[in-house]
Amino acid sequence: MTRRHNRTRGDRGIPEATVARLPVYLRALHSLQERGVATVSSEELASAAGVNSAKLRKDLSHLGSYGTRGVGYEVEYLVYQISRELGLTQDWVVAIIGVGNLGRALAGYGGFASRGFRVAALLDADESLVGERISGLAVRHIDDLEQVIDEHGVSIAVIATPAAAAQGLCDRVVAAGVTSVLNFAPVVLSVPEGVDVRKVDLSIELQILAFHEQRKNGGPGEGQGTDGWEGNGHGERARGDEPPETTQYVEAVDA
Amino acid sequence: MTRRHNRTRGDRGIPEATVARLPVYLRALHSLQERGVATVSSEELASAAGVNSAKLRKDLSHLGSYGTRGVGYEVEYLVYQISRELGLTQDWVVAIIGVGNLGRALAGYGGFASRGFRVAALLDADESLVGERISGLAVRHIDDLEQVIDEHGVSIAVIATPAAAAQGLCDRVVAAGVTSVLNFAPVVLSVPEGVDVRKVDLSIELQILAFHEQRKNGGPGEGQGTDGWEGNGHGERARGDEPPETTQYVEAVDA
DNA sequence: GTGACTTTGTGCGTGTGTTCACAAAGGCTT
DNA sequence: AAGCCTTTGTGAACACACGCACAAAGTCAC
Repeated sequence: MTRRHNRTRGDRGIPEATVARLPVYLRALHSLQERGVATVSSEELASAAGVNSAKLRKDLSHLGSYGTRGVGYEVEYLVYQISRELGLTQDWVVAIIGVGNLGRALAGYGGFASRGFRVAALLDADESLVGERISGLAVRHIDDLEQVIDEHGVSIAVIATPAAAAQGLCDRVVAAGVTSVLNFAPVVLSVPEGVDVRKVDLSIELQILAFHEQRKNGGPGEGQGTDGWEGNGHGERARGDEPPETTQYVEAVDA
Repeated sequence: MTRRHNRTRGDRGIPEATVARLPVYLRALHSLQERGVATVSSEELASAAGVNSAKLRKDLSHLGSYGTRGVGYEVEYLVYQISRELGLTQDWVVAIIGVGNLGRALAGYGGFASRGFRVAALLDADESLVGERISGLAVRHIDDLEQVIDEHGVSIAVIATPAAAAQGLCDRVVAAGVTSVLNFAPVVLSVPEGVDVRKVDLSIELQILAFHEQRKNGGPGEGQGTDGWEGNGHGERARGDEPPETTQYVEAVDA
């Protein structure tokens, strides 16, 4: 209905799934480059990137025909082509909003600067943090958000605040003209059409691991007999049973 | 070929894509629960989780038939069922390896404790950090890794070290019996069959954003004329051109 | 108890992604 | 220059995921 994003298949023919893998290839290529390797076969590169070689070839074929049959791909050349396709040949100005533990970690993360991402500003709502220098950058107050975005020409905002503050700040950065947001807060951000949001959620990944871990051990429900939930109204349900009456099963902090 | 994981469709019928969304639903449900909501329709919950309502219903139907037609889903009951399916009704013991900026952020992250994940140990190779208390936990030396895993019955290892150290440490935790690894280091970890690895890469997400951002502005290549790479050997290529001679286009730090 | 209304659960068509397998293409050797 | 060998690029089959649209199932009002 209203506001479907529906941008599978990127923008111009490159499938979304491929785009998501290009950075992985790029990293593998950098690593090869450091070791002085000049040429790789799809088989080698695929293995370094942890994917199937046919998939790798098809992915690369979306960028153009950059390999040499019988030989492979020239590392340096491919690095450039992927970088260019991803937009890493130009600089992107990033602002990090929220300078808690995570914000600090991000500010100091080498992987940003090395890929054409320039962290130009750190912002926080806590007055006592304003002015503090972190990774060589003075923290600005969140009240200056719009001004800072404008000043530095920020094009990507990284939200590393508590969940409760995230949507409001997101609205503000979008209103200020930012069209790409990387969200670390555990909430679903809603944004207008044309704005991209990507989400990184630390605890979701753990939960997925827990699911598989549970399956490795024994089925769900963890064992003996019916597990809790003394059937207060729910007659016959499909699978599994239910927890003890009034308990709060998980504490629910994130909001 | 050898060692294909190929576990689409989880373990027992629940599609991987569904598993990945369950934590999102769970979060939305917790938020509703806090607001005292007792019942939700698929439409409401879907909107809170940022997905299509048909998809939500299909996802939930994989767990069993937990809704009431004409009414919706009972929040508390659904919270329990999803928690149980994900394995959050039992406690998972987590060790965080690497206590740099990121490791600290993770150690203090509320989203873990609140979901049945108990951070039982922090480890680092830096002698000067050993003994320091972070979020109420004393840092142990990485030499004690195996002992710590055994002591606490660690079942999930979080790797938050530099890339160079990651594979070696991964091998060690796997040898010590851990079968689930959450990797923040920018490398592809290789593990034996039966071990699950999930990867969180901060810079990959940014690169994907950059790709889309570039598309919004103007095509790739950033503009006027042919962009660099003075055709040193590459005659006629498919798309786009190439960068200036001997330059290192991106600095390549992560290894 | 009956009927109108709401909302679930799902069958089905469509599109996306993955993998196999092979022809086309290039290099290298003789 | 001819033929062999390697590796790419892709056609085609398959598997998975998504979302529409609707029948089945239940509630609520009267």
